Amino acid sequence: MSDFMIRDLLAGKVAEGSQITIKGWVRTRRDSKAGFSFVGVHDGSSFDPIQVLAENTLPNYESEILKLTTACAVIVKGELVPSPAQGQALEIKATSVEVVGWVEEPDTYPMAPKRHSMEYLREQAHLRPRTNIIGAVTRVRHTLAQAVHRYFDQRGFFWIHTPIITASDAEGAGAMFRVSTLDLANLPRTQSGAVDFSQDFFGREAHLTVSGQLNVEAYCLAMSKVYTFGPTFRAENSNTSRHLAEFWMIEPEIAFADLSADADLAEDFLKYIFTALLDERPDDMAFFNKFVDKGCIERLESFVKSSFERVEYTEAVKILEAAAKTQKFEFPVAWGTDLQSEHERYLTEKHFKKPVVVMNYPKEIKAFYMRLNDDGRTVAAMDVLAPGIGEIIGGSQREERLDVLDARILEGGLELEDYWWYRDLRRFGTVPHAGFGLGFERTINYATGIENIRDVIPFPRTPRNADF
RNA sequence: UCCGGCGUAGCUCAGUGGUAGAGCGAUCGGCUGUUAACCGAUUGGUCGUAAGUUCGAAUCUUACCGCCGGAGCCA
Repeated sequence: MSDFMIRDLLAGKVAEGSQITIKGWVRTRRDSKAGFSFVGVHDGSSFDPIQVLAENTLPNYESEILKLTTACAVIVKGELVPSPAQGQALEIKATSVEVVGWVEEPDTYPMAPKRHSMEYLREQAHLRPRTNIIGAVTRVRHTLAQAVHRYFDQRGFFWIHTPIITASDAEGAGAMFRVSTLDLANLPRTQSGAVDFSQDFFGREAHLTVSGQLNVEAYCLAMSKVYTFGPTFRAENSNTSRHLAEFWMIEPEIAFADLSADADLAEDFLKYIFTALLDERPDDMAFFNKFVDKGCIERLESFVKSSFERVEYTEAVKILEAAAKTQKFEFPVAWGTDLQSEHERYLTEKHFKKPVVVMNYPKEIKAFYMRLNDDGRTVAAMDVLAPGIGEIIGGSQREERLDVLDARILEGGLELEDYWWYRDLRRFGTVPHAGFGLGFERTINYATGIENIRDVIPFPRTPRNADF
């Protein structure tokens, strides 16, 4: 008698008639006065639970089985048999049902077998993985993460564990969380009265990273093809369905590459991970397609079949200016300003009706490290826009010329010394290189149709919320 | 951070100045090779917190706390 995951039983990987053991939690119990009960048992390995037939000849039928409620932990031994009724091909005819853990006070167990609001489930973050929807999200998140690593590994990329703590106080992208061991109630001061960070743990100010990009560039210029995939922290006071204070980001970086190669990589990468998801999680995707977002499977299938449209920013502005004559935009369109989400949605949903890569933006609205184009007014930046969500990837070719990089740093009012090692990369064997950033949670939102980013990460951290 | 909305039973909500309600859940019973079953009964509340107006406040006022949506920032 061997242990099996319910997934393997339902997939037909175990012969009918086999003696088996399963370990899991009760989802539902239905009793028949004919002298038996049906117990749905779930172990997280698949969307569907397996049905256990428990007859009143079992010694603990009256004393325990008839008292099982949702979430009781059980070990079931029995025979895998064909089911005589509709609804499932196989079931387990139990020879023993051992109750490992009971549910105290079933009337107040927070996860009733009914539909709960997503807001309520967030308040029960420790119990919500037991629900159909969060269980499905969990498997999808895992499958996408595995697909990310497999894609890069098979193409010779190295996964670089860039630091979580950074002593660089000049990463640029938004507010940062401070990392310190100083006693907040008794801060050391310098003679001028400022906080004396030389006495802090790192001997200087330190923060949680907002991006692994600058660090990963160093490894790119040695290992050729690299990526980061890890947590990222932003201390912005953002209260939206698309922002987290702690989220996971994927940032590939490739050497001897220009913006076009970067866009090629983004397109191939996204199609790969979404194809893997459709292939490997059909049951979970069917659930999302039925109960969460009726178009999500078709949207993904269409996404992986499309060839991405590529358009210059300048050209995109012309398209939008022409469209503005017949289409009302809340915000005006003009060369030199960033595209609003309504503009991005128009391009990808109405005009091209497919994923779009917008390339070469005005330098004033983009970061200092993006490569200055020959026209002197644009940089080699790109955004990948997808129907139904808008921006899903932001990337660029990096400025590899030291003199141009220095000028851009100074233009931005930044200090050269703060970027000394980043600048070194341009002094010693510099090459054209490029990369992009993909928000992992936003990718899951897009794939599943779940609207709120707090529902696709196990324990969300947002302003005023770090419970659990 | 700004704008808007919402806090009533375990959950989802109704109740807009006069005895606190429904559905679901849970519990008990009935029925059924059942499928988030079905039928009946039972259970269930400091109406977010504090102060105020009033003969009387879930309901009106003020403050605070929390949550949701949109905007900005971005991934």
